[in-house]
Amino acid sequence: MLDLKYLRTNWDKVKHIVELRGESVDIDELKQLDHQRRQLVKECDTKRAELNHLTREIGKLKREGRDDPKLIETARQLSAEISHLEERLRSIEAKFMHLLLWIPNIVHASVPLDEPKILREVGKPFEHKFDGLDHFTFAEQLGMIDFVRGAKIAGSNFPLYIGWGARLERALINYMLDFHVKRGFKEVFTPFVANRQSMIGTGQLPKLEDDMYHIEREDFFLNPTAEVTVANLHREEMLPEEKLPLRYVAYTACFRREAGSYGRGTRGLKRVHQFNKVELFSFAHPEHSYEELEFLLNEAEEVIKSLGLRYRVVLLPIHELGFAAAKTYDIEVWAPVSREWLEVSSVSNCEAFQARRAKIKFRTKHRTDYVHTLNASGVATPRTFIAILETYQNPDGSLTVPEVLRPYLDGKKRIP
RNA sequence: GGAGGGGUGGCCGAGUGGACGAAGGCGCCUGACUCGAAAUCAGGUUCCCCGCAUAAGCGGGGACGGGGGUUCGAAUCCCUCCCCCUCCGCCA
Repeated sequence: MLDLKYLRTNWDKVKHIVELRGESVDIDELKQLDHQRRQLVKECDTKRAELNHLTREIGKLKREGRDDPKLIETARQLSAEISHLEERLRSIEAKFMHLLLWIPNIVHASVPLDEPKILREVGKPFEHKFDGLDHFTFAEQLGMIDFVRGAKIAGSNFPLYIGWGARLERALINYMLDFHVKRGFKEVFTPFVANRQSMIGTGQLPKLEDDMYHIEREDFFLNPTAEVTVANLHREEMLPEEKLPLRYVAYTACFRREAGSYGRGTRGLKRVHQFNKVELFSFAHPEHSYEELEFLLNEAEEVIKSLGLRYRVVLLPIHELGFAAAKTYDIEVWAPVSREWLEVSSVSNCEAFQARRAKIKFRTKHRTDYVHTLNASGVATPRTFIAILETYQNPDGSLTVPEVLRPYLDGKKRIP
């Protein structure tokens, strides 16, 4: 949610940004509703003040044991009038909020307007001296992932990790959690569902309703990213200023319907309905949130680097930003067999956009203000898994275990 | 799922229809005392919205779990939903 004061003085700018980000919100209607709303608030407040006077007068008389039917009748009428005004105000406010929730965040000045900007490539260009197998074929051959049985249990694109596949997946999760915990992040293990209010708080709703799994009876949504559950951990709270930045790391399973994305290029682990992710999240002071963004980016890069994978960092252009983000870096790892870059991490500063929706504030001596929220995958496992299989496979059909994962796999150097 | 009890400010806790400030305590801030601190004393200490001034501020309105209602007037009465506790039932 945007700052209303900013919105009121920047209608045209907001209109432009909404367009650039590919959203369609009727800004003119919003502007009109805001005007009507404020007019009505003024009117209601004035009449309420009047009624408060009358009410106090009546109370005073009552205490003296007296009565004034005329005064009460006047108050009765005024009260009825206010009821009508407030009813109108409520309906206008509802419309106003409804529209407001569809406005994406404003963007940071450094965000490109046209093309993604590749900031750096890290790690040597890597080629196998033999004909490598793509991750799908290799994983099935080693019995690590059973896509057919996964589909039997749930549906297509619900991968079933099995044997060494399951162990490697768990090793990855545990390794990354430990990595970030050692570097000062507080670990949380959150619910894998969240309610409607939480989803509005981080900006998944209203826009992404169709992209999430919904549990109708309880009106829960399956967690699409721990960004949601961790951000809402402090919803409607006042955080002490000296505690910022508050850094969390969370493992969650993530669920996405991926509506409309079936077809080519979705074989294997590239695009799945359920996946694992270790997420970093920061509640930061507004004055230091862009330093925090760089910090989180570095944190995610370090974990990928430690796995010995080649990657690049991309600064996303305006039209590729997520709804709540003001600035986003993507990290993509190199898959040497399929010869492509795969996104494994998204590092974003949402500034006060989510904090405003979710009412997450901090207190200083003289005022209160919204925190800035930042999230970074640290990182998502499926495509990391792909990169590992494609990078570390050997001509004899075995897989070399990346060194940092060996302690999590009984010290094993090769699979099987 | 059933029965009962509860949800009040940063925290504890009083308050069952009317008094400008929701008592009191704790914590915190400022000042006095002190070489300094503790103790003591005095004062201050919620958030949101609208408007004016925008450096602090001032005026008005609203908020006692959320929403709705009764009433001239609701923390207090009614309806509804959520959450916590106790007991019972069911169940992994």
